[in-house]
Amino acid sequence: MTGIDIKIKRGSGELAILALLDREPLHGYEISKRIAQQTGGVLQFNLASLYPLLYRMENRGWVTGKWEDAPSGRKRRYYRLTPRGRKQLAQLREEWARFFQALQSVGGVAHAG
Amino acid sequence: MTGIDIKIKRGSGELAILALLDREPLHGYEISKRIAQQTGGVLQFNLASLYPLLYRMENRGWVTGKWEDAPSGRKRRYYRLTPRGRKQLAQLREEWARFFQALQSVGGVAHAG
DNA sequence: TCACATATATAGGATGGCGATATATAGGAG
DNA sequence: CTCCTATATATCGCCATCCTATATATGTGA
Repeated sequence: MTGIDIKIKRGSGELAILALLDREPLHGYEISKRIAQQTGGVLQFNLASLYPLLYRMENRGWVTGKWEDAPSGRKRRYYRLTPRGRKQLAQLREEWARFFQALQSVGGVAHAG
Repeated sequence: MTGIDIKIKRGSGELAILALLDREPLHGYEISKRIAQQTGGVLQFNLASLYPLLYRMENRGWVTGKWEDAPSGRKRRYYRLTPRGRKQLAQLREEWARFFQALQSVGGVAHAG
């Protein structure tokens, strides 16, 4: 695969994270829990994959991480979406939609119902 | 990501190939052309990725490859779906549907329409 | 005969996912 | 008070995979 699919493999996790952060700032651990929760366990983030992914996204300017004191008293790194990240989110949504449409037309995936 | 997603990365190409071979036997080069054609270029197989993928699928017993003389006089390796491959196709379709649904619920991907 | 599409094949570098592990704190059970 | 578990971030190192580049060989049209 070329082009779009390179992004898609990475983009799967990126899309989920960006979409969550679009609603509210979250820290890494919470992100992984939300994703597992909201997908009924279908998507599960390995923490050893999640943190490097967050760093990459930060380096690209899609999110910003900031250490904050949580209500519990612990230090946690909260991530927020940047304008650039919001743009990226929209783009990823489009790419995924196109990708699934393509896969559906050639692979006959059952409709998402 | 764990579990299902490991398969999904590989499964993207596998699903497309199995679905094509479910209709009729094809050789590698033709497979790559069909996929690009039927998806309007959204999915494009790199041939250096396609052939190793076909060999893996053959090793797993999902397809069988057989050298045949094409009408053009060239030798081409035609791949056919096995019963095991047909089973795998059904399973991949289900997994992709679940995956898409999950990603949609957390990522808000536009509906494939 | 030259160029190009067809057709299969593999070497080699780069990337990335994940199991394993390390560190540190909060909260509940005993 | 101690042990265990959940929370929370971080990194190492193996391995699978993807892709660029390249090699080989044939059919076709200019």
